Amino acid sequence: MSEKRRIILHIDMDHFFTAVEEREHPEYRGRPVVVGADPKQGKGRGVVSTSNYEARKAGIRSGMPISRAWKLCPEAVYLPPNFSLYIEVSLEIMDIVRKYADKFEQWGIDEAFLDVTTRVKDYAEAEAIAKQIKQEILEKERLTCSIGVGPNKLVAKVASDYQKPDGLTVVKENEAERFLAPLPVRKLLWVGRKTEEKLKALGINTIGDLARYDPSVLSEKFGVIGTQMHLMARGIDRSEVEQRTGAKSISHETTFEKDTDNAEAVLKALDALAEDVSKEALSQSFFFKTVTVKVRYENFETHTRSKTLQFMTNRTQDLQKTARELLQPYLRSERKVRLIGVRVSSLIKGEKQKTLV
DNA sequence: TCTGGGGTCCTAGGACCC
DNA sequence: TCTGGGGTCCTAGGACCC
Repeated sequence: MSEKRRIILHIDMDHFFTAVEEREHPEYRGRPVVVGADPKQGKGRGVVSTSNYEARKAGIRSGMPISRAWKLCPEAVYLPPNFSLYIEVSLEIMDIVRKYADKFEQWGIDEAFLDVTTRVKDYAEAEAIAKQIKQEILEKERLTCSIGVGPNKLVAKVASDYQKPDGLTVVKENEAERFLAPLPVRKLLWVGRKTEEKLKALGINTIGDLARYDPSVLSEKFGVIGTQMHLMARGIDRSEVEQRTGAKSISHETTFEKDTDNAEAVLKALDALAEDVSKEALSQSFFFKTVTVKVRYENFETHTRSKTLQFMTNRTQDLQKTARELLQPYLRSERKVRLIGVRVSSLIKGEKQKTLV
């Protein structure tokens, strides 16, 4: 069974949130810019969403506690995320990008995969398309991106990350394994912090190490993921570029300014989250059946509890009542709560009562 | 360093039905 | 008294992505 040759592009906007902010506020240019939680003079809770390259020079990274970012660079411009603006810009970019391919898959707010197999005869033509995309995004949106071109999604994704910002990296099928081999395993898709640690314990540091490792041991230790990782390490990935279908869940969560043992206040916040979630479901014409609440205590211990209702609903009262019931056993006077969340799933699109089953 | 908020997918055990 | 297999749904937790 021979695989059909494919050519895939992965497009990744450069430090998207801060790039949009710099575009809207030219006075920030040349200065370190950080989008994320309010640093509150180093006492803030929460993390960095995005930092621009000037802020990265100071050591600031995505996911870093905002308090630490403040210590590293108090003179940076700190901004709260303006999601409605980023979504607006994202929609425009995706409209530009999707024209260049038959198969298009958005990945998060600022990334996309394109299958251009039917549109090009070789990698040189694919590279030309990538340049055209970069040019059009720059002209219309005044933003730069980095693009990876490869024989599958995995290689394209790793390639887009290889040269940043404003990069373009082409990796042909017969170069894939050699391209990947020297890179740390963490660069592979689906290899996060935990998996990286486990691999390190086996003496596997680079993707090349992983490719040479006995696949039967990997499958024994990691199950399906192990087999998958070994294939990826050799540059093999058969997953298709496919348009995402509708959402599978809707959720909101919030971290309290200060950990609290005030059950009254927690339940009030829960009601507000439930209201937001049900309103959002309603606005997207979704009914839901499964309700999940999440609680995180001050020591970061996190629990979820869920209940599937006997009926589909989109009513705020149903969600609030169920969420309260689910959360109740976790509200204990001796435990302070850091975060609570509400999620609905088992979603069905519908407009009227008749869709309730 | 002290850890956000929005998601998806996978696993494993148990209930329940045929 | 001890004992099936397959399928589906539900629940809780965990890893990963941006």
